[in-house]
Amino acid sequence: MTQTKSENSAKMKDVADLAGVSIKTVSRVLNNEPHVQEKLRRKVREAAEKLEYVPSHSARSLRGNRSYDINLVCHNAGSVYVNSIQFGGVIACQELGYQLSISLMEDLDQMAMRDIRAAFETVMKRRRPDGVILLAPYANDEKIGFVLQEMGIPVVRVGPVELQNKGLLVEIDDYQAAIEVVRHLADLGHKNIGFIRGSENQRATHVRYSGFCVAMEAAGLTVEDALVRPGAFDFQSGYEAGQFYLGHTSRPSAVFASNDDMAAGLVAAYTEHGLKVPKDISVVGFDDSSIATCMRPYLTTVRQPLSDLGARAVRELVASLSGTGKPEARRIVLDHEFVLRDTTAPPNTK
Amino acid sequence: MTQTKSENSAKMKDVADLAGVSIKTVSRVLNNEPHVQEKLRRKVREAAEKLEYVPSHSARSLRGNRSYDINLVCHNAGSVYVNSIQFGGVIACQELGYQLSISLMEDLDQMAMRDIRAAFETVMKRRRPDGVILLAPYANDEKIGFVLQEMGIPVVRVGPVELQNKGLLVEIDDYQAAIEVVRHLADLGHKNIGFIRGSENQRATHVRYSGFCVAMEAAGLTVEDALVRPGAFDFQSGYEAGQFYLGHTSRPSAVFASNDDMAAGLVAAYTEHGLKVPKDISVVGFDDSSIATCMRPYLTTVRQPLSDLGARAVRELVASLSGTGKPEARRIVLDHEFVLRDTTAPPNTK
DNA sequence: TCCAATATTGACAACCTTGTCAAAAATCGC
DNA sequence: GCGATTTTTGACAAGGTTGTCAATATTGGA
Repeated sequence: MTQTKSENSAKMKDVADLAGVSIKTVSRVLNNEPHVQEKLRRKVREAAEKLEYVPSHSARSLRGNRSYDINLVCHNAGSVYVNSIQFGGVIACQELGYQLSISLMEDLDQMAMRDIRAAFETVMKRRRPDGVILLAPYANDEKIGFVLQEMGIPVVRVGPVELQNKGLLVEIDDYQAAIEVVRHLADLGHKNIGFIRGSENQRATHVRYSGFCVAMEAAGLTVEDALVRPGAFDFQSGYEAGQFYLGHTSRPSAVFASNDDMAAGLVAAYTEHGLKVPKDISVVGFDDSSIATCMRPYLTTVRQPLSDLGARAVRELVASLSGTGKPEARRIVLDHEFVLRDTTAPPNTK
Repeated sequence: MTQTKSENSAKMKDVADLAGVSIKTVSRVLNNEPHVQEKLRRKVREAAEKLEYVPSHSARSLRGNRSYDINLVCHNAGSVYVNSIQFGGVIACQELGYQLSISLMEDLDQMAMRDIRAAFETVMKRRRPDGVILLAPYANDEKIGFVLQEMGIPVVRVGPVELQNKGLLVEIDDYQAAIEVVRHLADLGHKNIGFIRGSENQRATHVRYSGFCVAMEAAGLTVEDALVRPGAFDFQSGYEAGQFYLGHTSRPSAVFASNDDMAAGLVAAYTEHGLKVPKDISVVGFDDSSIATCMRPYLTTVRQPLSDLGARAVRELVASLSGTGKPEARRIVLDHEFVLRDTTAPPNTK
């Protein structure tokens, strides 16, 4: 009755024998293929259930030439941004019977075409993923897209991308979000608004900046180039931007940092200098990552549904796999949310 | 000369043909098996190189009954702790030709044996990993260990564990580290030292606490029960502990928070209350996670080499796989480091 | 120099699934 | 009711690798 060894899991053959059919029929039932009598279907299902049959992953992928793997390609695994997206991706994969693996690729965007190809071939060939998720800064890289296309691996990109109509894309409307941020600050009465850029190789930096500029103009304000500071999406660069503002003759009354870490760095610099946020400066971040509520005062920011982006990316990718083969171009935009907390206030009119 | 299609990657057969040997010989060379002439070895290697041969993962695992997968089982993917370990794990896997996958298991420690078994069977059977990395709070769970052992899946645990001599274990010496922290505070002249516990289901909480108690006694100090606060390894619980201390009649002059997030929360509570760290209170954290240098003042803490722990766990696990089959019990202790920064100072003697 | 022992090599099966194609059964039209 | 069509089913091969075992080449000893 019971199994003799917990080691030996049932094969298709065993299910077939128990159900009194051929293994091919079992295969058909388990893959929901047509052309099987309802009666046999039930029988097979019962047998499979009884034997706790689980298909062999390796046999399947060997024969079917699919790996049931989705590969997440990113530069800096370990960052909150990447991890949140990954989190959603893992969940979605788990649901769909896929597995999410992670490839760390170093400075791919600096490399020549042939080296990129080599890098991918090494990592991808071993266990060729059925699809790849490209995160910033690689999502926007043409060469990488080309190599992957050449290798015939379907791709979904996450985050803003220049290359429009280039397959699947999942993102939020960074442009619109930036506009909302500026509008909020302008509504509070701020005129002198600074901006901290993110990494220059990430498209989000440019999109948010152009939203910033457009909204400034719409509000009848001018963008002071001196108040636009470089950054790298990390605490340190926000801190440095803060120090710059503190030493600058005409300080901004508000700053839009293009992510939360930089906003936190900026606040740290001001606080350390004995100034108060939002009394002495209003600050808005971007992402609503954990630091936004682990700092004081709580950070006003834009919530980006990172894990949803990851989950959606996986789902769209997997859905596209069973499609006709032609990867249709699709752009999915998830909702962001302006989160008003405590780092913004009307300008200090002395 | 060049390949006709980038699609068709070379198989063992192709390498064998080019080298003028049988595929079995190719297999032997590529797996570093003995009994092949040096001359043929070279020939085969050259042929493989030329054809850019990469072994088929699925064929290998089908035949060899191995998946080349290491599964990381954790509760809360997304936490810095988990992500750092994972990061090291991914790197090590990449080097070794393995792949790291992640399983999110919810509240496994609350479940009955049979449900745990069911949970693992669902996730593990599909693509049975060659080994599993167990992180807190699951590393210390007997039931989980038993289920995995029953399934015949080798395990490596990361972090402090009660179950000694139960297979592979990679950790730092939490006990000793806690002692060093207390010694530092005692040396500064602190007498009234508080402690913030972490999650009660994590062994680290208890080990660090007992190190704390022992070192207190060794320094001739008494542990004031009222100053030992509960926590959950997150910012919020540290913040709450801070609020408690602030409202308490005899405030501690120093606090050892059992991780950085809680230390940061504590500092936030004090700062918000208009007090200064370390003037009004000395604080030490644990982990040296990113928040330690993203807060002001910089946090004195204990560096735990998380990504090294992850990498080492993978390496030991993989090494043990090719062993005799008997998983030997081994305990690997990596070095921690006391990191002196700016949140500790002699007590404020008014 | 020849036989025994050893080292090297290769043919073939096996791993478990799915695709192909043909056989068998059921259905339909007249 | 019978042949033609459609539906259902199964036998067999294939996918790329590694283990088994037999065949062959090499070495050593007498």
